[in-house]
Amino acid sequence: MRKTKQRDVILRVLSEHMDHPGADTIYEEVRKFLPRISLGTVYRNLDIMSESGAITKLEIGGSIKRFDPVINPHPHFRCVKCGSIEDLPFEINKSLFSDKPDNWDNGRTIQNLNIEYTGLCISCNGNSHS
Amino acid sequence: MRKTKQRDVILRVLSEHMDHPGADTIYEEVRKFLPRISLGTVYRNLDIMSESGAITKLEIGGSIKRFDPVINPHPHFRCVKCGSIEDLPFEINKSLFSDKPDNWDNGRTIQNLNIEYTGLCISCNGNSHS
DNA sequence: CTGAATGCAAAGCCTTTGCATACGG
DNA sequence: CCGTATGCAAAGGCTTTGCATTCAG
Repeated sequence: MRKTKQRDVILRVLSEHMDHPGADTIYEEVRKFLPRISLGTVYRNLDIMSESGAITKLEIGGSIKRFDPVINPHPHFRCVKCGSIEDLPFEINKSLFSDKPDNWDNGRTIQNLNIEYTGLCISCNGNSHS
Repeated sequence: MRKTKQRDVILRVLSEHMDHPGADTIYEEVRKFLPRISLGTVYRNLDIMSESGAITKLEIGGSIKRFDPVINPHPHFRCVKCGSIEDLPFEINKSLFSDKPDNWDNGRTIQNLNIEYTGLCISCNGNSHS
């Protein structure tokens, strides 16, 4: 993986975002520093970096792909109205399941557990008229 | 909500699918019974029925919208390679979180909790060459 | 040098929508 | 009858890709 200024800036911009932006948001921000960068480059680098483990591609509901500079898996809250994503400020219990058959995962490879609450965020909750 | 034969067949086809199909899969199956149905009608009815609560629109990762005839919320397993979805054969513990601030949900409306495991399903696990 | 990365634009995939027509209640 | 639902096709949003060019090592 070659070091390029595009990749650097994309990573830096993402790192400053705690709101799990999509590619287009990152693109707009990166353009302030690299006006000639293309959307394709942003998509390509987000893919490459998430595959190398440098960043996380969120596996949650919603219609766009979102990225997170935080690698450590953690639960999210998604507003069904405005689409905003928040980190949940608490941890998941280790013993998540009951009545789990011991052999269910035989033959499967379990990689990840994604936890997502949905509902209305604070600002959408207060703006039923909009 | 008017009763139409398109809606009936879509619901019937979905009810026979436990693999959480997308709109195009449902469309192909429904066409066997209603050859002149359009994809748009399938999408429209899936939306209408999920909003009325007759079926569930899955809120999980992946690039297509998937539907479930089972209304009761339950955890899923998604294969990152082939995209197949399985129901998990066990329940979620009631006390899911620890260190949860009591007032976190103040101002928010919590509607749903989505739980999704990801990994490799049985057939993809055994076919690393494909 | 040489292959990986980029910019640009076109294509792709899935989903939604406008509009005239058909049909359920 | 009236208004919802349909079929059709076009448009839309987001993402990926082909290709010539540039650039990092």
